[in-house]
Parts: sequence; structure tokens; C-alpha cells
Amino acid sequence: MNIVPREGVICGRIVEVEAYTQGDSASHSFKGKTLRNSPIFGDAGNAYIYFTYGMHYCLNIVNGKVGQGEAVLIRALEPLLGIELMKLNRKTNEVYNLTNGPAKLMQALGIPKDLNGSSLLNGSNLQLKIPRDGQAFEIIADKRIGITRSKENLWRFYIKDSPYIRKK
DNA sequence: CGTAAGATGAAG
DNA sequence: TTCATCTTACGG
Repeated sequence: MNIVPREGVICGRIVEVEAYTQGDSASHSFKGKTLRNSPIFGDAGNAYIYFTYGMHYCLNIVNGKVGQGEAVLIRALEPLLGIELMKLNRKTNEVYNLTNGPAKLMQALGIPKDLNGSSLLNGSNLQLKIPRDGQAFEIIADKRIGITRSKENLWRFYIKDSPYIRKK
């Protein structure tokens, strides 16, 4: 049996996101600032982590200007580093089931909910980076998942043919 | 106060 | 398809 370290670097490439603006009735920011959603109105590059369905946490990256109420929900990653650690966190050995959902990737990366509202750009334990040698890829725009309002906006974006996204 | 819906996931 | 599970938001 392999010994797997309990700590280490975990890295993944974002392959699926959804966009939410304040004018969008499906957005948590639609009705203005509340205790729950206040991080959305903070600085771009901050985390907005929300709790839902009584048991799940999901991660957004705030963007736009302060007070604008705009964020991007991170829905799926392609696991790159720390895969064994992610398997431990998720209690599964299936690589394609590690980070193919917004609450799953929170679990896999072990992201603490108290990062809510903090910056992901400067020295945080959780960091958002732009790859130095980005490879070309094709982006598909489609309907967002799990919303009841504003379904006409095709604001879910994912990398075409990525196997790290939940299949329909 | 009471209550219902919710940017989900896992199991059957 | 159903259910687990609980906070927030909104109506009375």
C-alpha cells in the first residue's frame, strides 16, 4: 500500500466556468448586497464561496469593479498536480470524478470556506494563475446548470471536448 | 416567526 | 429520479 502525503501542492486547469452579473436574475448579486453575497461586491480576484443545498460549497472568482456584483463560478478543473491528494480528499480513485463539478473541486482541493472574501492573486494558499505557455483551445458557450431564471443567457463556457467536465 | 427554494452530488 | 441537509431570504 502506498504512503500518500497529507499535504502538498495541488494544481488544476480551469476547464468550465459560468458567468454571473448583477443585472442577471440568476445571480446571487441580483437583489443587491446581503450578508451572504457581500464578497461578490469586493475586489476583482477575490474569492466568493457560498454554501448551498445544506451541504455544498462552491467557488467563484469576483471580477469587474468594486460594487459591481460580478463573478465567475468555477465549475470544473483538469487535475494537474497532487492527484493522489485529491483522491484522498474526494474518497475516490476515479480521476474524471475528482473535479468535474463546483462542489467536487472544493472538496478535491480542500479549499477552506474561510477563504471567502480574500484575494487569490497574492500569496494566498489558493492562487489563481495564468499559464505562461497557454495552449490554444476552443470554447463552447452553453446554458448554465441548475438555475431557474435567466436561462436564455448562454453564460456557461467550457473547453471543447474536455473529458474533465460532467457529461450531459 | 414559519417556511421553501437553492449556481449540487450520490445513490437507486 | 429521489433524497440528503441547512442557511438565507422573504412573507405574514
